[in-house]
Amino acid sequence: MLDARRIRTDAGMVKNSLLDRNADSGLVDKFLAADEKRRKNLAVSEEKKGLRNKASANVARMKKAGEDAAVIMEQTRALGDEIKVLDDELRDIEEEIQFILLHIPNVPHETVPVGKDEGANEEIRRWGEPREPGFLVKPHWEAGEALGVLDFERASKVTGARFTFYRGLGARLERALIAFMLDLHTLKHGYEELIPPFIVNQHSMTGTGQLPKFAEDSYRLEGSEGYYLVPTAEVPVTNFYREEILDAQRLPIYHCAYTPCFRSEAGAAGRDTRGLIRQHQFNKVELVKFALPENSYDELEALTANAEEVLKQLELPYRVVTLSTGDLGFSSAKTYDLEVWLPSAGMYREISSCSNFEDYQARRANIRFRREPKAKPEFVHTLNGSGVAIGRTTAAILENYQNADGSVTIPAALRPYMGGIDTIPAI
RNA sequence: GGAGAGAUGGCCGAGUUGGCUGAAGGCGGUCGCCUGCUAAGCGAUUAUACGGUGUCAAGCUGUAUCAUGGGUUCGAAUCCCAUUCUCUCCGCCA
Repeated sequence: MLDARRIRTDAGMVKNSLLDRNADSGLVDKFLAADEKRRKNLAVSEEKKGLRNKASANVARMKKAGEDAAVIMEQTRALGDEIKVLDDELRDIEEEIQFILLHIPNVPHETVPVGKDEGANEEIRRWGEPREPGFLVKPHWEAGEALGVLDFERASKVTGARFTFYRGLGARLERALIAFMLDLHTLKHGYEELIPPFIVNQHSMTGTGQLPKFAEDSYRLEGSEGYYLVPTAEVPVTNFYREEILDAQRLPIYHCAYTPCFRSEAGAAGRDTRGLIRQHQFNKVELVKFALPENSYDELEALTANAEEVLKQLELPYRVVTLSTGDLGFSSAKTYDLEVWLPSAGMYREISSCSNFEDYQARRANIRFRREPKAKPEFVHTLNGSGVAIGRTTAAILENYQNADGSVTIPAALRPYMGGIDTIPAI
């Protein structure tokens, strides 16, 4: 969330940034009113508490001296009742403020293009040339079913829509991609691997910004109060340091993690209903960074480059896009999307999203650092990016590496992870 | 799932006949002193949040915080209730 003081002193700027995001800028005025009320109330309440503390000390002194304190005690009792009323009001006001703060999105960075939707996104570079295969490339779900490596039909019987079985070399390919990406990031890019819980509590979901506003996007477990299936490893990995104060010397901290991701995809009805693009469960390797504020934008460039390296090594053509204010995620200050080429669709599709959240998540999750042993704690900057989405990578390979006979060549970088297998043969 | 024990400052650990205890003591950290040398010793210091004041700089000041949330009381780390978590034993189990 945003710093309350920043909203107080920079209300106009925050309002404008909300407008750029198509968000409700009225939240700012609501906040200012509640904040004003809170401080007024607080001053009165604290003054009365101060009086009560003094009176109580007097009671103690008098009793020790053997005097009768009944008069003071009676007076102070009334004071206590007044304080209780004020504090009840205060609690309501603070709840309201908290609610407002949790619903105000991050302020976009000044370099983010202003625009109302994804049409205003800016492509900043491309890598690789889409092949000209000379035949009609089958969409990956047709190719995968024909090769016997994907089974959507049985998945819908066993579970429902937007699930799949990976089978045989398909399962192996998915597993190889996970191992390949984790090795790349841990051995070459310096990330420390975590295998986190795949279930998190509501505090973690709030810390990274999934709650309270986007509850319907996640799967909540019944029976266990406030437990959610992870929608992304970002949640458990970022919350790894929740409520902690880190030494500046340890920064930046890099973590990577593989998890399955579970998303209800509410609101995506009718979109990408076929194939691996939009599943309720998908695999992903995630990169997470904790950085010094002054370095976080350099770290974002480096993080994005780390994700790009995956696609380069797999030789999958892609482009990098800066999301505009209208397309930017709720918690993010700046996001680069990596979009991989999908021949069957003849277009680039998102395969990774790399964001700098600045101190927005850190403030929610209370992740701080100290520059010096006695310095005041400051909020770290958090970043994360897909490194990259596994299912969409499998889809991209099934299409970009598809041969005329329907077989699929395994990218060279992946063969060591496939036991030397270089082709998924056509049946 | 059953029975029991516990949760105090960066860490360890006092404090449960309620009253200068934000909290003894120790360790660790920082600063200074001293010592003929990376040992030891001496002194000082050592939380966070939110308000007020201030050149929203230092400082000063108020309030709150002894797992969390309520309650009792003039006053609670200390009493009561609920919740969460941890540990031990039993059961179950990959």
